[in-house]
Amino acid sequence: MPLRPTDAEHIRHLSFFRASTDATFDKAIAGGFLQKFPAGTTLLMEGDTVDFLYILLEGSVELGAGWKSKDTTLAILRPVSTFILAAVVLDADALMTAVTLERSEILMVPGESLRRAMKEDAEFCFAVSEELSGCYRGLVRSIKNHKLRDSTERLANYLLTQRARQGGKIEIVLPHEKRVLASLLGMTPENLSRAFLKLQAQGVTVDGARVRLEKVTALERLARPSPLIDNHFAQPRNELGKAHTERQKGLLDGKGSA
Amino acid sequence: MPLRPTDAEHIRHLSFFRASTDATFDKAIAGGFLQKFPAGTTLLMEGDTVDFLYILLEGSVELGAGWKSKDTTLAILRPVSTFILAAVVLDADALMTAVTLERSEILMVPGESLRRAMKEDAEFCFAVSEELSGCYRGLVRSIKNHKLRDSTERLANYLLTQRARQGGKIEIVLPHEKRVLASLLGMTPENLSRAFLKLQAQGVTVDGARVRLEKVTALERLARPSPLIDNHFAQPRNELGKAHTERQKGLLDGKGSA
DNA sequence: CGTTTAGTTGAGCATGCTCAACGGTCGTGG
DNA sequence: CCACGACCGTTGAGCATGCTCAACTAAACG
Repeated sequence: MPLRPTDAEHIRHLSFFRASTDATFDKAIAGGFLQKFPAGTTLLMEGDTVDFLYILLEGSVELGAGWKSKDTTLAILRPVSTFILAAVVLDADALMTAVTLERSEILMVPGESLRRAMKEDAEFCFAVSEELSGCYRGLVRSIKNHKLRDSTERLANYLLTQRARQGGKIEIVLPHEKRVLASLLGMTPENLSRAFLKLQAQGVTVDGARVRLEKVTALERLARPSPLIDNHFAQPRNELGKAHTERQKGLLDGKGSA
Repeated sequence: MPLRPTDAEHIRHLSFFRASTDATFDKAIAGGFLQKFPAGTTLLMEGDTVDFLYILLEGSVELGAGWKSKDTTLAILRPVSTFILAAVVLDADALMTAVTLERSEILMVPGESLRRAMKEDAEFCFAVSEELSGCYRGLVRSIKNHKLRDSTERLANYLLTQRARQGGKIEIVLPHEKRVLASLLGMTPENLSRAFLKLQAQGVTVDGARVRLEKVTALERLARPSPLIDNHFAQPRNELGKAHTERQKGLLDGKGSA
């Protein structure tokens, strides 16, 4: 569908469009459209030429990559996230495959429109640069998480991140299937099970998708969350509260762009 | 030193300054200066506030990070590379520590100057976005390299990348100490030794820093280099030959920015 | 009901790490 | 000039983390 004005107004307040002028906004999304995809749809394969910037508005999307019959998950996105921004800016091929995990609603913006708007409006271009920088730092965090922590530590920190995001309650709900979570955390489903068992000593009990964290301090002592890796610490916001704009999310369950 | 005009003219042609106007260039590097550092100097620790964009002109710099008494190398930079660009754009704290590996010459540009120039000149801002996008994609490649390949495969691909960069000769020279190389490839020095031994079957012989690749096809069969991971494939350049600008380097021995 | 799929549990294995010892090289200082 | 020490690189032995493969359970779905 060719993007109704009401949708446009909604999108207007998302991501790096917030700060743009009406004229730039119209230019940037010229030719854009909203589309719904069922679960399991491959939006883009690594190596494909990228014609659109994708903005996930509903559902969830997995970014992954493969080599020699191996596959790995690089990120899982939830709304509102852009993806493959970097490839769009460079007009280059995708480095990651994007697949919907659930029925998803996605705004597709022609790369050419976005690049033109960037080149004509420095304010807007700077906002896109901020978005790109946030994506970059999300990746750096993700690498540090994987190279410096073992699988149990990654799970512990993931649980604490979810806790912070879900309001600090004693019980959290896992937002993904455990197999997907395992892949996101860089382990096999078998090892995720075993990691949960190990965390029983830190007061973690599991019942399906519901996880209770009874001894948060013990869990934190093992997890040692750090603002230089995890992204669930209080975000500095400027006076207007319009986020300065590194994202709330980090990359583990965060955002990406190829 | 406060950046002599001759140096400025030299820098003028580097990185994302190439396409900028004189006025923007002057604005961007206002207050910048050139500085030399001995080997082993810590330029920046993770968590520090970032006041300058760094541009490496001579020498080499390691970007690393630590957690709970573990440390890891994220990238090794060679000239000409920017680093911590993303932190500068967001005016945020550094996520990585930067240390000189050799005596190095580095241009330091005040973040405020750079940001102001970006906000006033859309062309320039777009060029910085392209740089950021290249950094981002370098990181994606690095993650894929680490998650999809074992240590021997990473070494094999590293050797092929060096071969391509050094002109395809039968003998290449390792540009770093083996301990540094090991860290870059995500393994211990001990395992790097053993990985070299394994590659003897593929015609790889080592004599100090000099490595001979006698059976390149056998090595390639094991390494299976891919344009979606490695960055040593022919770069598409536009008619003007002015690189479209994803970098020649990739991130393994490439570029980064926090 | 049978079938399928997610999740768990166990056994064995592989990759990579730690720790220790040793050889070689280089730079310093006697 | 030589002796010593520091450090890089290599090699070996043992260990740990995480993976594979297989069996089994439970819930979902036709």
